[in-house]
Amino acid sequence: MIRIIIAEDQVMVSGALAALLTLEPDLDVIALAKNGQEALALCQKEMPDVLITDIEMPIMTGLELAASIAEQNLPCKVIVLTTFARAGYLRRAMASGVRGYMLKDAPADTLATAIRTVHAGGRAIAPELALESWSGQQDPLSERERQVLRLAGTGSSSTEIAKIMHLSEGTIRNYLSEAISKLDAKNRVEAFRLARDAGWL
Amino acid sequence: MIRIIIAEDQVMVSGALAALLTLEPDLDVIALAKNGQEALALCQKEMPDVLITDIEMPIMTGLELAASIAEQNLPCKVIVLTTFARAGYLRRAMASGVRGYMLKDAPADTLATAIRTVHAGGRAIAPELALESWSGQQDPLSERERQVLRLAGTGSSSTEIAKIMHLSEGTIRNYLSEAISKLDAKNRVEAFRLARDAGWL
DNA sequence: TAAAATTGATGACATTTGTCACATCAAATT
DNA sequence: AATTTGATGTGACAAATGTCATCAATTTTA
Repeated sequence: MIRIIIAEDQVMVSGALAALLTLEPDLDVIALAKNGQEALALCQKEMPDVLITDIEMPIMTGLELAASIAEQNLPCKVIVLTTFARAGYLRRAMASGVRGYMLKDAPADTLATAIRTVHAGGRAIAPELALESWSGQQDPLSERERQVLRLAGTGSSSTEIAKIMHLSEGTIRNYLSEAISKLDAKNRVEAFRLARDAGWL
Repeated sequence: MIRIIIAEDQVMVSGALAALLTLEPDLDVIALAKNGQEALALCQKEMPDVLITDIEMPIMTGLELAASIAEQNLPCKVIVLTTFARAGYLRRAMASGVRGYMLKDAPADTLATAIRTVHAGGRAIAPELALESWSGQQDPLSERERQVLRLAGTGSSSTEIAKIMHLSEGTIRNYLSEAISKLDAKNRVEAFRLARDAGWL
């Protein structure tokens, strides 16, 4: 029996996935977690064979979770299961030694297959990503530019961002200008959208 | 047997939900659809007892689907199943005669219960929405303001929006200013975010 | 240690954005 | 026919945004 933990903040979805996997005679879902923190604790305690994790979760994201698991040398194999085919996400996931990256767009039966593949030591990357993943450009943003863009994306003005980050307004404008230029955007709004969609925020 | 169709663009999720519901002896998932258009055709042909539908789907949204079903007087009962607890979404769903509005945050077993409730003629509204739903304010935006905000949200400048909508730039600025004022926002970015989060876009 | 890169700041400037008062025109209402 | 209403446009103005050259202090690197 392959022992599995699922990390997914939408309980209805994790419950449904558990039902799906439990139909397979060789798979056993032993626990569900609602965020990365819960999942990490469960992985330490239960030592599952495979962890299926979403990315966008509160408190601790799936990418942070994957990084922690790699850092602590936990033996469990990680499969990311997400809505987003973002090159930046895949890149970070691979950097954390993740063994699979599947999309929620994929047919339901591919998940069980991916689990078996990964448990047997293989990799399972969604085909639409396997190709373009390394071709897409690297994240060109500095950490400061990322922070500024994130705040700009919520509607904060340059002055407000400056207060929050304890920097001068001119500096914020400089960072934003740099980010806009690097991303080849027209303004802060487009820059934010491009960076978010690439998985860089 | 209660005959069910599921409309959900993330195939992995619809497949998992089908597995979940099939565990119940009195429920029968007879078809899956990837968008509102497919679901509408299937409902016309198969005449299910209950339709479970997501909202945000390509081609035709779940809200448009619910409206079509009401308009054509199809007998099937509709349950919306979505990530978003947005007052505007619930309001529009109820206006289309939807019988249930559930969140993907809810425990997995509540879905089967909701289906039975609705099939028996009752209603199933997520408790966190049942209260605040009608207290939240109405959508204050005009159709023009909505269009302008949508475009502004993608990063288009006033000039570009003007070209797209075949209006003068000044008029666009006026609409945007009105929208910002109505939503009590600081600027177009915040206005967009507020309107989107309320389910008005 | 000297040179180079990094981080943050400033000032000047053009452009875009947000606000407001008012104008125009057509359609709907009285 | 006269009035009202709604949708759109204009002009003026202040504020915010985006760009750029340049500077100072630190840190990193050679």
